[in-house]
Amino acid sequence: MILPLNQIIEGDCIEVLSGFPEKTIDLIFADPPYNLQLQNELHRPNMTKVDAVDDYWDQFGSFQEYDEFTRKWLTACKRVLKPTGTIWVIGSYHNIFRVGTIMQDLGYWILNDVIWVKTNPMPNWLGVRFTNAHETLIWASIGKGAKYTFNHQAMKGLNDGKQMRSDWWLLSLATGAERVKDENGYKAHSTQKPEALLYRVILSSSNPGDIVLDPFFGSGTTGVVARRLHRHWIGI
Amino acid sequence: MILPLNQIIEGDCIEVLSGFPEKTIDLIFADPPYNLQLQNELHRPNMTKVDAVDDYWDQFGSFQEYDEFTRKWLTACKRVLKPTGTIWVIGSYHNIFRVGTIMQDLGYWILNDVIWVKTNPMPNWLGVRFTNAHETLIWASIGKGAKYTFNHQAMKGLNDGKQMRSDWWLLSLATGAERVKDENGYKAHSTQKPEALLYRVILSSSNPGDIVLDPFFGSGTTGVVARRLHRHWIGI
DNA sequence: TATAAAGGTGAATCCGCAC
DNA sequence: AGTGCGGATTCACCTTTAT
Repeated sequence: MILPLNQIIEGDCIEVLSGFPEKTIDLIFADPPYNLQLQNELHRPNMTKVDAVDDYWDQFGSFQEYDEFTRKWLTACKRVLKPTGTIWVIGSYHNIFRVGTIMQDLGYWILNDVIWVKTNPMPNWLGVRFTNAHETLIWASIGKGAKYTFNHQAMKGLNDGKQMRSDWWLLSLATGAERVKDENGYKAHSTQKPEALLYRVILSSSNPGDIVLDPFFGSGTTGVVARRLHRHWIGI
Repeated sequence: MILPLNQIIEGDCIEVLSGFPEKTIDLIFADPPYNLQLQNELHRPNMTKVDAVDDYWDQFGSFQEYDEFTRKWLTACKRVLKPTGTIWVIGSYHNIFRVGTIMQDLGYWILNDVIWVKTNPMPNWLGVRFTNAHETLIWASIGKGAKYTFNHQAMKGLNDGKQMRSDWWLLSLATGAERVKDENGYKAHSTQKPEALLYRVILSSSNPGDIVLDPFFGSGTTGVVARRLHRHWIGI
């Protein structure tokens, strides 16, 4: 099979990936669903809705089901990654601990956990918790001792000449022209990630000409930024 | 058994806790071993050696062994917590995902994950990763729907009158007069936490007169801050 | 005494090749 | 796989010493 570059493939990511040749992808950026029940809807709930739905994990069914789903797609990703490839996964406290544990269990070697600190988060209106002002990204290679790409100098250039830290201060939402809207003017994806986030992800851990895979391709930010940075991309 | 307040109990925390009466603790702050799995010595560019954490208590043979240990002490903690009690656990990417997963599996209900962003972290000398500039805290109640204490106004007071966020910008370590040292002037404990961190933890989620338990009592920061805030404390 | 310069150090999964 | 070595690599804060 020849990889279909720079296009979107419709379908379940686990099935689609099973048709890919192994060891061909340089970089994966994954924004998995928090909730299996809503997985097949057009959009997933944003964090506000998740917090409001206090039956979150009940809807979900069980941790076991989510873990099984997570293990499957992470396994599929590991198969298609090059030996030098790395993967980024983003999540919140609802799911990121389970994702991280499974990644370690599957042999992924965590290189960093990066905190996306939101400069303009949604307040916690009831004042019963701390304002949820961040999301967590895990960056990992396929195993201990594996080589990987890290463009240290490029990252320094984005941080006043000092080495980039694991906390990234970025706007919380894609806004304005960056925001993808449908024909009615409504936002098409409630969990759209800002381009600045993908810019750092792709620039730091891949090189021009590399293949970037997004198994949970939402609004297409990954493709937009990959193209701008002269990387090939595949969205599922 | 009458709880031994405001003192340190020597011994293994799991064993000690088994002797405690159940449902008596208001707040737990736990700083468990991180399972760093450091391989080699690390040197700065000027060839001086970094004094790393290589304490015996941080040695685990496998994830499985670490998980088992974690499940045991978290279970013991859950037994002694009041129905309105909450627990804080701090860790890094080496262990926090496993801790979070096990907490969810045991029925703890995560209220927040809080990021301690360090103002002065140790750099990544070789420039092969992002500077590890934060640690993660998980704050949880004993179960879904459980009542708990959150001093919203007090937290606003520490944040210029605005809602306290889930990212805390604090100094990276206890230094100077705050750092506990032995008679030779050497650091008494390798992982002492700053008082400002414990101040926020204890102030936010307990009330004067409450009992604060630290099952991995190291240098005693928890006791110092608890006393200052007029809480009882127990260190193991 | 005040200011400046120099030195020390921190929970870190920190290289890559040849032999 | 274990060892040796060439070479590229650092941030913020605190303490001590020097001017």
